[in-house]
Amino acid sequence: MDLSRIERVDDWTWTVPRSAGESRAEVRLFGGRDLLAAMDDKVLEQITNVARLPGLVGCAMAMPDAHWGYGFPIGGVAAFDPEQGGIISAGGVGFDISCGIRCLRSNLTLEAIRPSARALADGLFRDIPAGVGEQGRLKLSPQDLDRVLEGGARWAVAEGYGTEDDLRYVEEEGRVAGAVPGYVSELAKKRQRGEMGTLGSGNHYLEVQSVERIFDEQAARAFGLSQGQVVISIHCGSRGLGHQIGTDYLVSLAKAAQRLGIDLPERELACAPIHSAEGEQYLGAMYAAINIALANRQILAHLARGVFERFCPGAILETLYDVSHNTCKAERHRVDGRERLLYVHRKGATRAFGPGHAALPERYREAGQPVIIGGSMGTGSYVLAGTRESETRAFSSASHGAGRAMSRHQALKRWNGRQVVDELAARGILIRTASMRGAAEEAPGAYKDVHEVAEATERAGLARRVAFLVPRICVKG
DNA sequence: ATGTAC
Repeated sequence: MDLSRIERVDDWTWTVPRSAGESRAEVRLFGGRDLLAAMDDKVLEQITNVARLPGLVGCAMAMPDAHWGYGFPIGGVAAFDPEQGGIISAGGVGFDISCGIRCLRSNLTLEAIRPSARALADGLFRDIPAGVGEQGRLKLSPQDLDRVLEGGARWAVAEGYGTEDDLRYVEEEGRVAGAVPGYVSELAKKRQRGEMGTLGSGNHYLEVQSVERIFDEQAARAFGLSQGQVVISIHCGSRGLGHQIGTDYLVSLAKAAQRLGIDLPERELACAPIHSAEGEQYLGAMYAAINIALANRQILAHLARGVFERFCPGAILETLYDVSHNTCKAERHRVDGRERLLYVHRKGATRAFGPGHAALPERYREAGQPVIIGGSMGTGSYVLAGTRESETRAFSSASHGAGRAMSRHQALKRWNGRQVVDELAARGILIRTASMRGAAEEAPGAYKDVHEVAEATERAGLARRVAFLVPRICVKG
């Protein structure tokens, strides 16, 4: 990005000056000079367009890991007030609705799993269905699928996948309210019936990691993390169902925008007022997809436990937290001294509630919400904690990952999948994947520097670093 | 992200 196009607010915050007569909300870009300099110009264009949407409250924001996306940038955050014509946009949520990360802490050390690492990698790859269109062992009837759409991870636990204790540490305690199965198309439901408990493809993964460094001892204690400990992270979303809902509602929301005379800055920003038939329908379907994703990660956590029990007898895997990063949620936020109900779009951005927030489980009430920045398969991931400052700066939002630095197409031209896997193996990182093409697209070099993103996230006041995790085994879609 | 593309 050409830095002359943006204006520095402070060392970690930037804005885009409005040209004469330009009517839009302000924008904020978070990150250090180097991250911004390397960021795609498209992010600037896209977030400026978002700032023109009706009913936007505060600023349209791009997180430090932002990159080009459909309509909204990935790493985009925008809040809308339904009482001021605020809108809901499918492009502001993303196609993979409620894509997110489930993080499990174990009672194992890296040393303890070393002898069985290969067997563990093979076992996980065998038991965790991964890849495009891959089906799981569950085949749900239409009636059962409707129960998942409404019940989320709570449904999964009731079916024997995991424990009540897991639910305490899942956003929304495992089930978001407001899901309306009737607003989900039959095609979307049909696509999902065989896909529960599957990982999918692209940047989705199941990783066995170890705690490499602790930044904040007190928060790490609250999160149950310590140096050398084995942690399992599962990154995936709502599979075919979420994608189909996105596809269905792009059409419906575009028609609504036209019918209601909403001046769209760009076709990809199709949206409808939150208080409109189409807006309410999309919300009902999107909440249902959130429940599907929460249930999916709950089942995958259960499958991972099964593999660990077999290869590491006595292993205990407890849910640290499950956080989504493609959602729009109704939340109460203080704006100019007044509490308002806002619909916060977080696309490639995580919710990051600070200490004391009522939605946090007792265990984390003092430390703040666990925030997970998932890294590439060769570098590592961060666990952070939400801050009070983030509430005023970004409606309690933070980064979600390293963020792509290069398109999939560019990565394919530059790397060979087999070579990427072999090089990682030489560094002691075991990759198991259904797609060598995928491995090339996901080459660590195709991502931004996760350390830079995590540091910028902290310096911008969005969340503070707690622990750094390095990958040991990675099952890729 | 995606039964990867109208």
